[in-house]
Amino acid sequence: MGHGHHEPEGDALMGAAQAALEGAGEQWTVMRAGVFAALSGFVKPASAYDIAEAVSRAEGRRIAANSIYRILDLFVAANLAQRVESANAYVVNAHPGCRHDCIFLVCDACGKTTHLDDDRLTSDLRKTALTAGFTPERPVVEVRGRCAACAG
Amino acid sequence: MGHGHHEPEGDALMGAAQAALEGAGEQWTVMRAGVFAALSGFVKPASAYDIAEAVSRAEGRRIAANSIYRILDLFVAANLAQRVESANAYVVNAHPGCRHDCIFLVCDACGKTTHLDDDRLTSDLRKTALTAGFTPERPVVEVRGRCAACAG
DNA sequence: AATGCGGATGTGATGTTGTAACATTTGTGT
DNA sequence: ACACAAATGTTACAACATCACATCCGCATT
Repeated sequence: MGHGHHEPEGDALMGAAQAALEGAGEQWTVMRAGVFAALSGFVKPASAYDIAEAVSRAEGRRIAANSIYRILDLFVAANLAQRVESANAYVVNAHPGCRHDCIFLVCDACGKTTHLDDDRLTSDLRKTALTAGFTPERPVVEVRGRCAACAG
Repeated sequence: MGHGHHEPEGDALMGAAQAALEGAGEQWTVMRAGVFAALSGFVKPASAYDIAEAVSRAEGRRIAANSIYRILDLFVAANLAQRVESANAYVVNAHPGCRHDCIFLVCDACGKTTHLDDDRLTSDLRKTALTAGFTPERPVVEVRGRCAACAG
């Protein structure tokens, strides 16, 4: 894992998410819990509409994409979720507690997306930006290609 | 510049683009020249719809986004243009002749986007992906933040 | 010049992603 | 219970992207 802590799952992850969100001064509502649960249920990055569908099914009533976007924006700001720019989709952050510039490996064949942290690489990128007179806020580092299972 | 050759502009760039496209076995048509000219005319990344509007104005008739997308896809494949994933937009490649994994610095305030090449950094990224058992095809490296003019 | 072929473009429809504006409900502190 | 702020519902729409199929154009062959 190389990361110094294990990956919370299920209830533990949910609890960590709640703690992180409340720590950021935001409310942990039923709706937000539902969205987080739905997002956690996806293996691949999920679009806001995918999530809207999943939450709608879970709640037995129609939830508009709109509401999902609001909550996803909040989650991303609070580091509970991350956006995969090249896929217009979102993934849960398994470590809501710690912030990294993250790296996504996105399989073009099956969609599976894995998350790496490599602070040396990303800080290098930030330094490079600074050298060019640019103030980096949010690096977007994604690699499109083939996962091990699909590369054969 | 640190890159070993100067940046072609205007007609020179257009000529280089034509050469690159024809070198890839594709035709350099009037329409494609028009799209390339329109794209070159933008300082900031342009969406397909921005380009459609510009080409429509230049030609005095309506050009549908559809046609623009087709040509942009071709340009990207032939390395005449690049897509900025985090902006859903496109920029011309000032060096149609040479391929690099490229790095974009995108200003969140003014939209200005500058293009860097840093082969050490991107090959490092590719290596990191390989180490994770992933076969990299197309790295997406973009940094959102503030350009020198907007950082003040 | 006529024919036929393939690549390029035109056209309309539609799917997907993302926001805006405003009404209503819910949560929290008093 | 009350009042206020935050959260969510609802509708509409804007922006981004693709599909299917018709048409046109350049070019080689006859």
